[in-house]
Amino acid sequence: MAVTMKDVAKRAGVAVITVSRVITGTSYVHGATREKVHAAIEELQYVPNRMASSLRSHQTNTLALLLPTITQSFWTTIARGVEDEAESRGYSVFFCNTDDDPAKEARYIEVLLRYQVDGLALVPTAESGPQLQRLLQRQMTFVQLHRKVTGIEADVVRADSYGGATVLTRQLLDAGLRQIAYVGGPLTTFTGSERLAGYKATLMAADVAIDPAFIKIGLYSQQTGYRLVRELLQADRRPEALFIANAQLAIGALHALMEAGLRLSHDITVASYYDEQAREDYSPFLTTAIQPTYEIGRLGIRRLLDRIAGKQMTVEDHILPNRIMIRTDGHVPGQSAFQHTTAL
Amino acid sequence: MAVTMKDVAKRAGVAVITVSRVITGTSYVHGATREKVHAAIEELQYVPNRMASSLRSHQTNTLALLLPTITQSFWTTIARGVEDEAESRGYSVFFCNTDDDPAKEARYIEVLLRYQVDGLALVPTAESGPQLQRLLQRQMTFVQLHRKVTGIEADVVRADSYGGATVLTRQLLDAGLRQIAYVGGPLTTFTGSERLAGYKATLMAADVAIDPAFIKIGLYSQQTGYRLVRELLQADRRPEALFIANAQLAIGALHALMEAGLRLSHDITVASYYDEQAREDYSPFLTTAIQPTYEIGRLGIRRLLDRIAGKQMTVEDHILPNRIMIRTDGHVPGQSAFQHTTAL
DNA sequence: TTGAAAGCGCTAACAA
DNA sequence: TTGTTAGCGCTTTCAA
Repeated sequence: MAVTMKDVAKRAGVAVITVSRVITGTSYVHGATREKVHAAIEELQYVPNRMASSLRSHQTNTLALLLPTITQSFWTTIARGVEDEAESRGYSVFFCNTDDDPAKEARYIEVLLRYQVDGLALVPTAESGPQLQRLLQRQMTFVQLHRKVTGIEADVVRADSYGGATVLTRQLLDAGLRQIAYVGGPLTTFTGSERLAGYKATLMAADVAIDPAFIKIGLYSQQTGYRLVRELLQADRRPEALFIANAQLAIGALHALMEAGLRLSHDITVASYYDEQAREDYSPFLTTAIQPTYEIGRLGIRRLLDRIAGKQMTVEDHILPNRIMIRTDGHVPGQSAFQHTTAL
Repeated sequence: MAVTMKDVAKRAGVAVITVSRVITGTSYVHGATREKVHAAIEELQYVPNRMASSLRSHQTNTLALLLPTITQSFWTTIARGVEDEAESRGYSVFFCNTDDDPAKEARYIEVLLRYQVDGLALVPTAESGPQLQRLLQRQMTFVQLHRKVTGIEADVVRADSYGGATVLTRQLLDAGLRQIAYVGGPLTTFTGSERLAGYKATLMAADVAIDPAFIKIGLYSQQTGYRLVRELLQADRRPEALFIANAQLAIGALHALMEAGLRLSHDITVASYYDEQAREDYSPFLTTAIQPTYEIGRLGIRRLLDRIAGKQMTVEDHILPNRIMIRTDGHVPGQSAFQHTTAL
């Protein structure tokens, strides 16, 4: 069997509890005693058993993150923020892909409860209400990231979708453009409805009529972006600008524009939501909004751990601003934007 | 305090061990008794405590995956394969970002040992030898993914870098091209050296001279790809084709080519390693090699869990073939490749 | 500053 | 088919 605290205690000539105190630092131990214990640990290559300590102390130093999928950089950057913050505070994290499937989410939550995780961060689906209620009943500490389920009394950390849409739309207006089409996600999604609302409100505030033919909605995917932009280009009246409300849609849109031989910022101007990676990537748009995904993860876990640590705080809905990148190279198409973007 | 097995047992009017047997299914329990226990579990909303059962049974049903970073789709797709396979077999996974830093890797391994994980899958760094030796000493089951540390007696699952480079280079030769430049990663990396070797061997086999000026090496990054391809284009003799050995390099290379106004498959032909996501993305290259990242994760965990389950097997170095995509649209540049690629 | 005793919630081993 | 007993490895509680 593996080396236990008892073995260390015997070797160091002290009681088991003394070894425990040296390891956890919960109470003072005489310098010389501490030395002896450390020496014994080293000699025996002792590794403390967290199952045992957790069972006794009711604390696992473990968190879980449930998100739609770990294969898209958007979610993954949130995950990275979560991990970095958790690690810096001595917590380990279980990552779980829900695929936006409430049943899968429920199964994971059951498993995670068994593992006695100290807290949970999750990107809920539209049907997560009952699960979250269950967590509240069990007094499990948790935080919602990126999306919120209405009526759930728990922290939310997310980006300002409405505000981001406002800024992007205004940039196009300021560039003198009026025929601005919208390409965005389903209105059943939080971001889909908020971004469309921001787009509409900005146009209205500028006394620009909203043309239903210029509003294209579809699932968040490259294929959809490709299809919707083709539809816009094949219509009788072509827009002179596009507001694309999602990075996946934007990639598909780019293909459609390239295929049509249109030069960006020349034949057509695009403002778009884009990915965190756009920072190191080439962003071909006039204006780009990047969501603070990493910060969503970090701040979410910071609040979660503060709560776990017993800090008193009110339930809050944190809305973080987007990072807005504006091209300053005078709209010259075909030129690298590596050095030509600036933050707003 | 939380509901325990004892509470369930009392409510159901049976012994604690009977409840345990119902939950774990380790031995037969009479139908009626089982019913009573299930009813009690339901009434009390009982959730078993894994800390307790793991402490007693010496099994946590937990694995860990250590990889360089979770923010790049290459690693992330491995992670997804790992998760799917683990989940399907009732295991949960800790994901850890090592940032290719051996010290960070060592810290994580220490933590994971404390958590009594049943097994470990990792992408080792070049300096992971001592850590892996330590794992072997402790008899911790583990598997190396994507990279291998020589002299470590443990399973490896990886892609065929040499073979992939061979196929891509041969495609360019078959297209009648001879001036083929190589853009790849450091020779200190496993993939860097193997892919260059594959490129060289293929040229030699075709009696094409290897021109040192056509071999460009740098770190795996978009910036490097951009810089190296610019260097190639600005030289006196321009290559007529490029073999790009990594997806990051390829993205940077594309920017350099666009900036120079070169049309792919027309002014210059490119064969490249690319990402898993290229399947749903647009791949602009004549030939694209995609590593079986998801399968690396799945197979790795399959072997790991088989070992944990006590299955006898020899230590193996699994080398999986790459997926090769070839454009069949007659090299027409500017046209969408959505429907124009085929698998080899 | 150190220790003894008890027990966290569960399952292995043995028994009936 | 069900139960009793012991104990996994640690920390809490109380005591010195």
